Amino acid sequence: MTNAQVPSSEAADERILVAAGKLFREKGFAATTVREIAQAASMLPGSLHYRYASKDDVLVALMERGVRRAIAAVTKGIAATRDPVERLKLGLRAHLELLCQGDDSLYVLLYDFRSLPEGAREGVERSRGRYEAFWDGMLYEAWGTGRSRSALDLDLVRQFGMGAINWVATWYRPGSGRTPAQIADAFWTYLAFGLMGEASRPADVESQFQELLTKSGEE
Amino acid sequence: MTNAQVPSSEAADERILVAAGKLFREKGFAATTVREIAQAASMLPGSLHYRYASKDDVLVALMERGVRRAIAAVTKGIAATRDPVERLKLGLRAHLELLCQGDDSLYVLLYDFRSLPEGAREGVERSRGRYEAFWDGMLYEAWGTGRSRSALDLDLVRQFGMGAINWVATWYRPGSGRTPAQIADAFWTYLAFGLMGEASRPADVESQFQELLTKSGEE
DNA sequence: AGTATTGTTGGCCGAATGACCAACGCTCAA
DNA sequence: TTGAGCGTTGGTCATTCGGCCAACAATACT
Repeated sequence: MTNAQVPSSEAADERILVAAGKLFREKGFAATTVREIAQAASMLPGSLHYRYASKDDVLVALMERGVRRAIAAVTKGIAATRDPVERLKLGLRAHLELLCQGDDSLYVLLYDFRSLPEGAREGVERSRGRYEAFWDGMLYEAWGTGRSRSALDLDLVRQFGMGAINWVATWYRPGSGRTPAQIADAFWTYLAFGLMGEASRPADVESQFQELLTKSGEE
Repeated sequence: MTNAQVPSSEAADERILVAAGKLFREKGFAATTVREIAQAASMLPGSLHYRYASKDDVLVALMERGVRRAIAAVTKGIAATRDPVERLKLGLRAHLELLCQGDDSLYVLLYDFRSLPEGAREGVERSRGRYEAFWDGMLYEAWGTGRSRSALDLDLVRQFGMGAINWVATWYRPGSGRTPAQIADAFWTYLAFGLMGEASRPADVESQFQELLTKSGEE
């Protein structure tokens, strides 16, 4: 605007993604207008078209960014310790903080997946798979310490934990009780130690988990 | 039901909701056309308009039905036992089976909440609140047995469990490994007993939960 | 049989959408 | 100073949307 040089280039791309993220999160992809995005990004529809050939392209770019940001945030979060189990806790916290307080790209990635055009789905899916593989790696390392139960389907465990955490975005409102970090820590404790009291644990808990592991192919 | 009289009336309403549910689930509310719904329900757009004045009305009706069906399914599911703790397990199973195999109204209720028009939001929110209160009641009864940990924020526990369960709908595909019932049971076991091994539980687990309970007001 | 009620038809309408572009200004290297 | 591009402008375009309705059909009631 007022500054010189290339006033936007990258900054304009950024403004578009930020504006689109906010709108997609609030109203969903299909309900958001290209004109709305442009206006929120302080530009005209034509300018937006110059940078992204289509509305779909904006969505894809935003989602790809969501993956990158999530990996970056979690990577940074877990760097504080070398203990694989503790890393899971920190990773959960970083993920939830990004989802609730960070930018909207992760939210859109998670909650507007249905809006992806057929053609772009595969690419985004692969990116998303990278993030999941990233968590699987952390889970595997934690499992390798021997401190967790031995009979665990780590894939299912990941879906379990990510589900609980991701769902927070549907009900969390800033400034109402707990912070995302507190919620993540509470969920971590639930995950790790369970909700049943120590006294009322049956003796064969471990074998129950073993059963869960084998009972997976039958219909 | 099967009698003559008004051949459609109720049956046509039903067809509309079923068709709309399927489409909303696949593509989302905003991306679905009134004409598509009508065609899928084997009627013309005008006929649809005769029964639901607006597209929004279809969404609201579908969501209200989602609440009713969920309460009905869980109520039926938990009737098999009187043990409050066991009831939670059966309730989870019923909820997930409805979400994954039943009709689409529960899915739409959960995943298309953003599409609700401003005016109808409050009403649906109240209905949804009824379902949540229903679960809170079950949780409270289970807590009352003394078999669970005593220091639990039941509201947070509900969000935790429902989140993990609801998220399954985003990745579950029929005929791929586990059935919804198996997934629900696995998640139940995770919830109840935790993922850390019995051997590696610190002695002060209970006090950790106690801390979680008090650490909720600070910002 | 005649009348009222209920439900359906198929097309119409204004509004809004995504995509697009020719003209234009600005910045900077030469 | 100049010219070549990058980036922006503001509007156009065909299409599609949700909502609507007057005429019609079918059924139920009297």
